[in-house]
Amino acid sequence: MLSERRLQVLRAIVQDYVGTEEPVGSKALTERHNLGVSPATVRNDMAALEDEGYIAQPHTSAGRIPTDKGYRLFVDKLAGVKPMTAPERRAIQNFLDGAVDLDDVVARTVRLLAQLTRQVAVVQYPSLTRSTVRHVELLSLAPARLMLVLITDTGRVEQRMVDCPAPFGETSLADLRARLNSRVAGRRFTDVPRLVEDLPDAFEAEDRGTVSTVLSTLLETLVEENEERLMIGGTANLTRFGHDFPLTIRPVLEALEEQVVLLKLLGEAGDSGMTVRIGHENAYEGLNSTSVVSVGYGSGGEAVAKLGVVGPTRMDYPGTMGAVRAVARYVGQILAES
Amino acid sequence: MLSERRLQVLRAIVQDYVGTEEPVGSKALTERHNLGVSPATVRNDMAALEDEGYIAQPHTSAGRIPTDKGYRLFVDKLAGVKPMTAPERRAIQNFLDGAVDLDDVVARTVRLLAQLTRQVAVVQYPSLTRSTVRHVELLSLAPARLMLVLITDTGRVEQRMVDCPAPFGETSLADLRARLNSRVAGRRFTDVPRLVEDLPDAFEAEDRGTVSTVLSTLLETLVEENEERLMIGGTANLTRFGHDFPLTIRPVLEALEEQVVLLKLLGEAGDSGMTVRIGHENAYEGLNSTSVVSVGYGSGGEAVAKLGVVGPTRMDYPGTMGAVRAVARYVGQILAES
DNA sequence: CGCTGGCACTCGGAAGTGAAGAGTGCCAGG
DNA sequence: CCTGGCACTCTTCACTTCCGAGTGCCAGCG
Repeated sequence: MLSERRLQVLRAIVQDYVGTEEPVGSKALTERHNLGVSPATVRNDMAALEDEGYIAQPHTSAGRIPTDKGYRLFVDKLAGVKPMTAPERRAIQNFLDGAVDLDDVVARTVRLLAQLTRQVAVVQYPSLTRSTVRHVELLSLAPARLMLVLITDTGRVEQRMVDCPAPFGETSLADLRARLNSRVAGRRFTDVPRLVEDLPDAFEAEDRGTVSTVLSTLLETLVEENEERLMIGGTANLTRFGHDFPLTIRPVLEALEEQVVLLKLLGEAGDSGMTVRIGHENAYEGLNSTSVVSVGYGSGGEAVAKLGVVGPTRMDYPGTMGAVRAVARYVGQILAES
Repeated sequence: MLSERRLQVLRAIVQDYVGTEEPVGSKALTERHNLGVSPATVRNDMAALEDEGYIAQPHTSAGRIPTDKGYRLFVDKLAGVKPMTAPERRAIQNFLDGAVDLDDVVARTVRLLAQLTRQVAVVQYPSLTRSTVRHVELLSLAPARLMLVLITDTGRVEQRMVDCPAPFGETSLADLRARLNSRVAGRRFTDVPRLVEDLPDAFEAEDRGTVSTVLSTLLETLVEENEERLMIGGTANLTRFGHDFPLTIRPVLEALEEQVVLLKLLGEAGDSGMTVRIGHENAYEGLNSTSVVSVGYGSGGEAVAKLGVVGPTRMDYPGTMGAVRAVARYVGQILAES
């Protein structure tokens, strides 16, 4: 177990390194933080911290920089979450309040997060899995062609074309529309398959084919849309990454373009509370020198999606976590209102 | 006027520089292209080209690199558009054919363009301005709350909430829905305002407020959505930009995040045919060292939106133009089918 | 036993040097 | 008008040197 002072030294190293981006030496440490001991003592502590794997030196005769393990300890034990100031909170709320629709909410959230944290922001669209159906609409576009529109409680709208095996009359259409809505409106997406199972039985033989087609399209939509969408922003912040650009930045940009990777990344994060994945804790190799701070957000008590930021492992964790948490909270409120 | 050979020299310089990314000297030129003259002669030609502003040298005793003006001449006079090979065309078609909805079409197009050109791809969603209305749907969510859904011929769907000033009965709703559709279905968005102008007159006094509200929401949607959306991809290709990263890449990433900038960029490009904007020809300062190749695409003969790529001025223009043109063509086809 | 000051040592980075090589401009001759 | 030759310019790279930050260790002190 590390002594209290050694933890303080580690904290100081992380803070200084995050601030200066340069390896920090024993002398500088004692000057900038009043630890009450001499550089020599700090050196001993540093040696111990290095033995334990919390810090490392890039080369002999350079200062120390925190390792992933060091950041982990810092995040878990040494640092809290820095709350947003009142003006900041007001600004967040104002900014988000102006949103006109779901796309806009997400877009604004991304911008906001990127600006607040000065890092890359990732916001997942509210998932359909945990959403409920607000309304299903069927429109007749041509005698044997329908459009299926699905509206969720989070304001998301999905549409699909349906080619019917046989012409489908307006009466049947109205009937189907009514029955469908009475069964699924207000229900969770996951319950829908069960709820519509026997629906074709209520129709005349000639219409059953079409009804089945419509239903299977509906179910497909649910499944497909579980491959959820997300929006990213603030990539320009990557340029502040480090000095050794091309090599670091490239895999990150590639990862950000692979929605699958990002979704997996967010998916792996814990369902409740904030998750911080540091460096090699990220499964995806390209993100081995980045940290991901993510948290679920939702309209009610329950999280419907996640958002977060991706930045260098050398990031201001307390500040970033504070911003992420605050934004998630306000987005949740906005969604609840709309 | 430049002699035929000098033009050839310019062409050779552009080609070599694009290939090697290094200033090209007189000797290398004569070796790699059989110009039939000696290096000394080429040097004279180069001096002339430099006087005219088509090429420049980074420092004395370095080779020459094309200037924006040089690229312009190259694009206008010296290079054609390199057509895609048959296998490439098949690949494009196959890739796009798998798309399930409009979002998917756009997403695939972006990926494809980025991959083909190895540059940053930008694809604008089909604009509402030139589209026609396929259907307008009204759903009653609560006694005094409606949802307005607008479906375009390009498959795009927009929805808006409408808070009614007074409760609105199902009969009136059906009436409004029918009247609205009979007037605007199949019509261009720009014609809609005129077509619905006198619609409230057809309703009872008590419903007129609601009808007006619905109509103004509809018109708002048309206007708002003219601030069109777009999707970008292939930003990882920016890392191949040059050696002097941070400074070059940063403003580009920033520009790409500013949809307004991009839309303006695409908007300024000519309406028909392919447009190439080279370096400083781009109004936006951050893109002064990039070229933008863009072209309109559309389901019919008419362009409904644009797509293109953003890359370093030192790009393979014939190849890029070929890819952009081919992709635009096939996307148009896909849209026409759906 | 832990802290401290001192000291020798290491090593990376900056600065300076010199040689090599690419490329140029110009000129005289074909 | 083209060509070969030549002197000149500058960048690049490898090499060396030097400086200083930072370390580890040790002996002494409270």
